[in-house]
Amino acid sequence: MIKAIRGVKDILPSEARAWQYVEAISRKLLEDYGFSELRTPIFEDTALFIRSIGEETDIVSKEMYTFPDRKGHSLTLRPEGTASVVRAFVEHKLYAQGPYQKLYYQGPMFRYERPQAGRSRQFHQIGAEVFGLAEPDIDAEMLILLNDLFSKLGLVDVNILLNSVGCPERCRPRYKRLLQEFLRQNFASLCLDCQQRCEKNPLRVMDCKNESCQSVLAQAPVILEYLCPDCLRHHQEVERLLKVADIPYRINHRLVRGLDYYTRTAFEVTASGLGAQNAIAGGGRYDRLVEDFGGPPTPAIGFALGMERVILALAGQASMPKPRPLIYLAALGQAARQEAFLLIRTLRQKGLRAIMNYQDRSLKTLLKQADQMGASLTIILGENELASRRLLLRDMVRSTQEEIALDGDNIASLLEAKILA
RNA sequence: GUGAGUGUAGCUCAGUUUGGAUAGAGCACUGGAUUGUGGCUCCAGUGGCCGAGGGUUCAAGUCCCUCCACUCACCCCA
Repeated sequence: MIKAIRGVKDILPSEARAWQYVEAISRKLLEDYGFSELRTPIFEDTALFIRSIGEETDIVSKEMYTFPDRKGHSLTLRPEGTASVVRAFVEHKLYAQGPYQKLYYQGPMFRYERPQAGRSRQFHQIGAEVFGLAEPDIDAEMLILLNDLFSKLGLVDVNILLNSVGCPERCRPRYKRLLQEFLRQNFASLCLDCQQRCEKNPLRVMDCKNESCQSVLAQAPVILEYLCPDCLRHHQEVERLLKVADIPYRINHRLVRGLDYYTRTAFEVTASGLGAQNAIAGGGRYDRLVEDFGGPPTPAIGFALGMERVILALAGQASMPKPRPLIYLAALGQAARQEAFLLIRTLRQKGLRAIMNYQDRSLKTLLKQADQMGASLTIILGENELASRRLLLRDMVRSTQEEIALDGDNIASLLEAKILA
């Protein structure tokens, strides 16, 4: 038997409703906040991801689905969305379209990782990016948007974590050196991984789960105390606006993000009940990336949320909207089926959700099928009904039924009324 | 890439410790009790390369080896 390949999943009909729900609510809210959708290809020139995400990052060094096409060009299935959006923004000169741009995207991403709870090789993100605004107001707005989204979805138990990673021009290098200095002094207490990180990427020590490393970090210098005046002012203003908007958040000094391009504001949203991977959204500011890709200097900020994780966190929490009531048309015998075949078309044209039997079965079986299919109303059309041009309308919940005239338009409006009742 | 756990019916799982005859249960499915009235109840039935391959043995679901898959965790991220 051929099976779906490792780390990818079918979204079965029983799960698809939750997906549609999250997608619909997100889309609506993003549009309300003035975002427009941008759809980019799911594969790109490999160089795009290497240059934007960073050569040394885990994503680029070991997680990308990279392959040569038939002419030998190196292509990569996108591991995240921001790179493509930036590429499209520059390529189509969207910066010339207005004072600023608000874009969102949605779709599958690919990373070659060992699957575990809340992590798969193909996963789905909804992301939003704003180009052309350096003001802290938009940073705060992005967090407010996330807060609104999760509360609209009915997700309780979410935490917004906030930090600043400074700027690559001034504060970050300085802080990095300080941290490195500190880590070296405590080198012996660090785990093997972190001893290596200490040289390669000291910031990464921050989110090590090793107890010993964490206790060392408790004494480590805090980046917020070493921000340059501009970055500090920016950060303080973001905080002030969040407080004014009454958005609950927590400063997390350990929050450093795994992609190289972030500047200043970095954030993450976590939820409970997800296993070890508890981040449902993450993002931050990336003020240099557009310029790096040949666009004009353009400040930008964005986030992405993980569909699978949001849905996982939502399981049992939110009240999904119920599907529209289903009508089952049970026809007994060849002649009745013929009649039903035409009648059901009328019902559908009137906008009703209806199915029928295509096989000759006993009424008992048909009612059972109606029940299994979740019908709330069943229309019974047999030889007797056909002869008298009437049919039976059975309420599957109350187990009551009545006789009505066999007339498509009439039936449709009657059903409509019943469903609304 | 590393570590741990699990693979038996469509699903959830017994049976593996200590090898032994036609491999079980619940749920689901099909039929009947009930001629054209679903859910509840009762009765009957269908359904298994016991993850794959190799080995030990008179005998393997059970013991040994190899591989594969799934799950969780690490690394890291959404």
